[in-house]
Amino acid sequence: MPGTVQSIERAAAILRMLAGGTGRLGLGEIARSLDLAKGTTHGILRTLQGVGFVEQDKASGHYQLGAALLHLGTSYLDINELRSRSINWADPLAARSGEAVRIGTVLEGRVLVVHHVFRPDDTFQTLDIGALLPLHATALGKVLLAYRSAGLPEELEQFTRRTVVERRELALALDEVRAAGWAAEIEELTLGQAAIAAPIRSHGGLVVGAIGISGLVERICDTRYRPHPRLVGYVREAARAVSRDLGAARH
Amino acid sequence: MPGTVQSIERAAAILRMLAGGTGRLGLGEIARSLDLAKGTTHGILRTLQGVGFVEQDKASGHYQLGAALLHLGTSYLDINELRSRSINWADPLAARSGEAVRIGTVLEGRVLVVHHVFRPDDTFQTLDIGALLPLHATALGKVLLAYRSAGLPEELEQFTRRTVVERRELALALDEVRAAGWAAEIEELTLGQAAIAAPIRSHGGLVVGAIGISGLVERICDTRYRPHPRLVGYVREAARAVSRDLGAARH
DNA sequence: GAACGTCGTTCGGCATTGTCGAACGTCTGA
DNA sequence: TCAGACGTTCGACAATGCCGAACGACGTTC
Repeated sequence: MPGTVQSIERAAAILRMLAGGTGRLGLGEIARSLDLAKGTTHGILRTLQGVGFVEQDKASGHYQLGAALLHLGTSYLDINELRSRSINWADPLAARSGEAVRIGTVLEGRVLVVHHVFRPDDTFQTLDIGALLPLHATALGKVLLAYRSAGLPEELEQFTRRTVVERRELALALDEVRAAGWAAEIEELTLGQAAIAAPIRSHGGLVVGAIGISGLVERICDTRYRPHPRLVGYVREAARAVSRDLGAARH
Repeated sequence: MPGTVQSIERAAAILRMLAGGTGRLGLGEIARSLDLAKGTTHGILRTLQGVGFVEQDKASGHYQLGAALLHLGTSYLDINELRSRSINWADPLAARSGEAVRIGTVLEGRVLVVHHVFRPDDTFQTLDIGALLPLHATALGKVLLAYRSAGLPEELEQFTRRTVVERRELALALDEVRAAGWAAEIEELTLGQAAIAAPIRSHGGLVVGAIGISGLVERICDTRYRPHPRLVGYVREAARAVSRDLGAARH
């Protein structure tokens, strides 16, 4: 990739670093991690501060992400076609299934949640729009993995006893996903939780996202520990509906 | 402000432009608006694309915001202390008042909504976390204006017949806000809607944000078209509680 | 209490880096 | 078929941003 702007790449690396850490970071810490001179790092940070992408804690001098990024992030949501086409179908799916609905895309080897509808009946839930989930341990992620050209992830992190950590085993599971047209995940990320997902296709059949439901195992699965066919049907219908909308969107 | 990095400022300007417009923008359009050479603009956009901040529609060649920004935006929410301290108090306020709750800060002459709790009982509402609202036509904004050092906005856009567009009139209203310790807004942004807000203070009494409720005029106001004292009390109590949390947060 | 370490910040000199403008291939509409 | 606009590439120049050293302030340690 010729002719990329060095300082912008460095600025982006700083922002990603600030997003990854748990909170504020010091100038020296950032400069050391990215192997930059302190002066250079300071100039970039000052500029990022000027445009509102980072803020500085006056007391400690440490830096953190800035408020302008929040608006950019939600502006992305407004633009995103996958999300806008999905919204009309996510609410009915949540109502019919009685479970929380999430829609995701791939971002840097993870699942980025671009829409989230809470479980209808329920109490307080945390909104995880913008969250990054592992590809190999979620139903959404398995769908996205199954239909993408890039290979499997190198490292498969283990979250529970049931997480698939063998690449061979994962490859077989993805074959099944492709054959069946949908994916399930049962206690592979969080104990007691299960999920079902199906692919969202754009024009030409390219898979651009996934839609799915997630909830307690005893509600998602039947007595034989298999996903309820009724719920699978709901999810697949919703996925097809969104795909139809997306395909028809472009002329 | 000496020593700011030119290319980063230009990249930020492009991102803001993409966020402001309704959707995709062409390269020429961007280059013309920012008065840059097409080649220069292309280099910046290519870099932003490389880091995931913008995406390109392969069909039309137009550019739009990228998915990585969504994650950065929500990461900002996770870090933001104003928000994290507010969450525990926003839910009870929504429950007691029966109205939607929002928390905001100032960003570039507007109110940035950093937290939003839906009205308890109600049907579908759109989440406006990350939205930018006018300072002079919202209760949150009036509170933030009243306690900030910077002057009044130059232009006061008119949204309804009741919007305050005279700077003198606004200054008087802000005097009242400072005297009373809370602000109201009645059909000044949207017909039929009203809101109440109070300041959130950090250590030293500095106002860093505002919390408030908003809903239909007939629920927020009494028969004399004045905010219910009961609701005002709830909002002010919540604001004080958050302020206490914030002040006690630092040692 | 003084010396040390580390922090964020500033500054000048050098050359790396990004900018510019022109030219290219492609596509849409006239 | 031509004209215009589009996104993209490339080479040359010099402006630009990078580096490293030095600064003042703060907190810690002996």
